[in-house]
Amino acid sequence: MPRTSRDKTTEIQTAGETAEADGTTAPRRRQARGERRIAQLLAAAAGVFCRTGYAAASTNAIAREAGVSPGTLYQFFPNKEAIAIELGGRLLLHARETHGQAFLPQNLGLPLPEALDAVLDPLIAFNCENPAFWALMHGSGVPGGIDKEHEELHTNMTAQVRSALHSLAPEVPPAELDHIANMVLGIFKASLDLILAHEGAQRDAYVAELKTVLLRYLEPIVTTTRSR
Amino acid sequence: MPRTSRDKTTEIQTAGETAEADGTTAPRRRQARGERRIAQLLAAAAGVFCRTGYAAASTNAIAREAGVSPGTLYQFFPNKEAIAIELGGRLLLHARETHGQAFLPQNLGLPLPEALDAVLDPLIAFNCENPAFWALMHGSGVPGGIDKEHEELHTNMTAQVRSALHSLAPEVPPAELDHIANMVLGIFKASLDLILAHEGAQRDAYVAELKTVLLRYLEPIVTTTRSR
Amino acid sequence: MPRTSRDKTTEIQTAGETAEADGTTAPRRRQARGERRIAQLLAAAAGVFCRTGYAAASTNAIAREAGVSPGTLYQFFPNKEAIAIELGGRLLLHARETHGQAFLPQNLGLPLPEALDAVLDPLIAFNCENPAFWALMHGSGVPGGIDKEHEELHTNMTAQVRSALHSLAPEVPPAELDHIANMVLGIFKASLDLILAHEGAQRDAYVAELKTVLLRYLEPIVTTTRSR
Amino acid sequence: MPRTSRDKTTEIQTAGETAEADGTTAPRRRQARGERRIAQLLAAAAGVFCRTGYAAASTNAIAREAGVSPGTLYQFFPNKEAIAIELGGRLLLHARETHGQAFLPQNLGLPLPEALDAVLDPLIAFNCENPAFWALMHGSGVPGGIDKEHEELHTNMTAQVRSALHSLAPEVPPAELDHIANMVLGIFKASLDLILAHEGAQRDAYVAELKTVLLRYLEPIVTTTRSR
DNA sequence: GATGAATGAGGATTCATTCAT
DNA sequence: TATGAATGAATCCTCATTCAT
Repeated sequence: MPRTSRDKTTEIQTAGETAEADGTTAPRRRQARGERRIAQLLAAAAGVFCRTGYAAASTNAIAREAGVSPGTLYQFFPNKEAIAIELGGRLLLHARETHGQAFLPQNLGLPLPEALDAVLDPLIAFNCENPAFWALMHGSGVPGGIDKEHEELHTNMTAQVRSALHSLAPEVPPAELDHIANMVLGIFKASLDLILAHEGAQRDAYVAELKTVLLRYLEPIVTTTRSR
Repeated sequence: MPRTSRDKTTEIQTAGETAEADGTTAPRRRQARGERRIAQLLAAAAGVFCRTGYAAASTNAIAREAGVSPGTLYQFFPNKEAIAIELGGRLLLHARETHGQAFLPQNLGLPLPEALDAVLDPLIAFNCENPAFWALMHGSGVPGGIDKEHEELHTNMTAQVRSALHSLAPEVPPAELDHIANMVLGIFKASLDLILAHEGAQRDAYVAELKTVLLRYLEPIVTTTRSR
Repeated sequence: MPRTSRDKTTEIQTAGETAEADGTTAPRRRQARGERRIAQLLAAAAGVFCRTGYAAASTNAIAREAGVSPGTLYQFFPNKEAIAIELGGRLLLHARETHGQAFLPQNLGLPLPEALDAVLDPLIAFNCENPAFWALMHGSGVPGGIDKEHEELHTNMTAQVRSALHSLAPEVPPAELDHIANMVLGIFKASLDLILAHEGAQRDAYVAELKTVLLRYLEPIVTTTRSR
Repeated sequence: MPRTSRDKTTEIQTAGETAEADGTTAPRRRQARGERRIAQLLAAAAGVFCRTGYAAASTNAIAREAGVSPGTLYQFFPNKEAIAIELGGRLLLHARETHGQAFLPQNLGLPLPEALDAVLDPLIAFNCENPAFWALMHGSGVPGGIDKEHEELHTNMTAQVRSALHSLAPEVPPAELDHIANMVLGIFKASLDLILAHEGAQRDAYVAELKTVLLRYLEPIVTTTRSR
């Protein structure tokens, strides 16, 4: 990992708020092309991350997969990490857009088993369709020593889970809520590993098992609260 | 002629049983220093694996940490993988020796909550004391594409869990047992991440949470069976 | 993750025929500098191979001689062997282009002494001017255990010699022809060693000696045949 | 090739002239053991050189093959080259002892064809039985840039060939004699490659071919002289 | 003498990143 | 902008040689 230069901003200018009321079309064109390039690169990155994992993915490989030169890649991303961050961010967005209903209030109002179905099914579906998301969540394998990007993603997800739990069981004290949210997320991730590693009936079985685990884990917490 | 010998055994000669009643051929007994060095190197490897994960760990870093030259490392280990294998093996041995009682039959005969305590506590303690073990179990971050060594460890652990589950719930059909064992192991791993990432009360809380999850998950399975 | 990609093609993309009437996909045409670098690197390789032989030549030394960084070398050649292959190939091409007349039919129609002159002189001249060619033909010093590249070259040359011999002495049975061709090539190689190792009059003397040897060796074979 | 230290004497004390008139047996014992070790090591070296060539042979491999430690090897040989030198020297000695009759005057008095048989047959036989000798004569593949050892061997052999030629054709001027001797040796080496690379009938064919070449090459030289 | 551990420069190769065009 | 060449430190690993025991 040479030339790591960890001192850069590692952030992408989310392109789009630079030339709003600009009469000429040229800039917009350029942005359009840029967006396309970025999408292209991110798609390539998704593929490579999936196949090799984040750490082993090489920027050159990503550029090659995207059909551009390494120089071009670095025109849009200051470094490897930034690619992961952006990709993770977009996937998260995509997740929310497409299946974001997962954590919708109406889902959380259902009885727990149905709520779990409503929440988990789209999440699982999303992850099956976007395995890159998953590859990113794994990070370098060392819990704690992960790159910023994963932390961000992780923080985001935890927050969402916690908020969902909070609406299910509003009385649980915040500290405990943290623990539970983390556990739930951990269980979800562990199960997702198994789910993604299998297919067909096996996969379904693991999905069912995940739901069982969560149901049994959360039922007492939720029920208690609700019965009040 | 570098990079030619693809045929290495990747195994360490555990040397030590060579000098019985052998008068003529030179015995291989110069292990005093060697054994120490190996231990030293493995300790260093443990540290580095912990900090950076297996994939990112460099043999030079391990040698440096051990205070020896890279050549010395390669006098004892044919390659990076062999270090991990040996380290994993020793940790496993250590695990079995010191806390191996985890899966002892008498433990499995206890009521589930006590059984979980009896099984999990030593395992958790061991992992807290030997975090390297954990780093190794994580592999390269690519589920499925891990090196042999991790697969071996994983297979071993799964087998142990399954056999324990089998003794707790003998009636569960094998296929389901597989799923449950994998889930349990996954949950354990996910929780261990959290446990190792925290300290003091937080850590204890996660330990408790893990037990809660497993208790609630397994109780119906075990109870059903036992009540028969 | 080193030492993983054992599957490389070890071949250089001779790039150049990509930019016909292709409007959309980016053409591979940035070869100006690249082509020059390749030539530079090959020249450097030629020098190093000559001085140290193929086996002992180090890629770093080649890069240094070419005045570039090792990374640059690997931008154009996937590995050491590829350099030798490309160099050998180019030299062979050069050999055929410039002095390929060696084995021209009209030469073979001459009386043997003149034929030998016509065939050998350009070959010798070429080898004196391109001693790298020679260094490559020597391989690793282990007869039989040489890399593909050398085998290819050797096979090519043997075939050419045999075919020339066949046209000179069509009646010699194939098996014998093989032996003779191999002997001739061997004698040629042995003499070339001596020729290249000397200069001026000494060199000329060895050239003459080579011709004498071949003349006396082949005369009976050829004469017999021709007199028919 | 690190630590080459080309400044050492690179010569072995031919052990034996240190303790002649010494009353105690201990020194002689030690010498005996030493000799055995040296023989052992040289035998191992012969094997390794044959299999891998001189350049690629590692001293560690030789020590291992000899069943001793690298340190022991260096107790008898100051460096790798010295091993080759000693081995070559001994083989040469052996060659002379066992089949040294090759260049015996009475052989050289025979008519050329018989003389060639008398000279070449034992030489070929010797080389077939001691392929290591051959491996050593090949050197690093770069004519001229060879190590001392090979030069020595080569010089020795050339001298012998020249002297034989001189007795066959005493009138040839020294300069020419040099050329002829070198050519003869070159032809012999080239043929030996072919001979060693084949077996059975093929091998015999190449032996015959070698004799043909030399006969035709030398006959005019020798005859001319003799007829005087 | 013998052993085997120790050394460390060097070898091939990779890869994140920069730069000239 | 895009390109592809350029960089060079870092990676894993080898091997001639030395050293403590």
